[in-house]
Amino acid sequence: MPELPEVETVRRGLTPAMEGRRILAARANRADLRFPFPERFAERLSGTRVERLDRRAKYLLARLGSGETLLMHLGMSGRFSIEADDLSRQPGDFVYAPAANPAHDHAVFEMEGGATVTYNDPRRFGFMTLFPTEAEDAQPFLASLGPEPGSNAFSGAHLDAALKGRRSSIKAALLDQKVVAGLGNIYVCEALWRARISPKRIAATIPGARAERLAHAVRAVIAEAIEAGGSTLRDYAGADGAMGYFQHRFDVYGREGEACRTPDCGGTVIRTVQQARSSFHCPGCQR
DNA sequence: AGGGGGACCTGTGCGC
DNA sequence: TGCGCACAGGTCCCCC
Repeated sequence: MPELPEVETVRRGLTPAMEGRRILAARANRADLRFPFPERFAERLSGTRVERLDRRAKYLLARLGSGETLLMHLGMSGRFSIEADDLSRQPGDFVYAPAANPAHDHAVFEMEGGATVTYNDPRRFGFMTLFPTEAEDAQPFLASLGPEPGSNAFSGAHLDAALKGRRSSIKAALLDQKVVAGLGNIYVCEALWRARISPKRIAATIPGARAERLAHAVRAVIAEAIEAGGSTLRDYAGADGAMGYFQHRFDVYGREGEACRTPDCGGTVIRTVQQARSSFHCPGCQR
């Protein structure tokens, strides 16, 4: 399901149900997702307070009163839902109730305050792990991540340096979480379209001003997508059941055969395959 | 060493 | 209607 904007949307949806509240009971309904659940998962979580719910790249990080952090990744198809009377929505609110198959409810958190938070993931590419919060720098999933697109550390100069000497395509480079954290297939396609750069271009050939333009495009597309509540494909929904809207603003992703939106371009969006995944771009204006 | 492709899973939608 | 195939937002791992 999720790239950075969708994970951030989930984080914001879960915050009122989880932040500052104790986990009264936690349970895993199976031994593993992509990886095994941590040892004594239920015991280590039950009774502890979620001090804060953070996000880094595509990871949700629940900071626990026990001194541990619960790291959660949604893989391709993971999602959270909340059931709670006191958090229910007002009449007239736009509500989309995703029909999740309960057979894929893999983890459940009963929260102080009455909310039940359920993790559902049909494909099970997601995972959860626990690590000591003080040892975050050594956490393998977090240690080598590049800068957040919205941080000061991410800039044209950073991209310029990160792409230097790279012989892979720019598409592959931007998907590399060490270069910049949180991008996935959709937002890479969108950012490259905005920057007028072909996804097939060799990364090392994007120096100086073009790297600056690309960094700006990445920042903008991620910021706009977060603002829109992420993108809703198939039946993905935010944790509070609301849909994101950014999919209506895709300029290239999923638009094979349609007109390029660059003014006066007149080109047609094509789909190609790179790294065994779909890429969408306009060969007319993206070079 | 860097980079490309397959593997991990299940569900869905499309063409025949 | 039914079947099989292609494809899906991620990322680890193996092999070249």
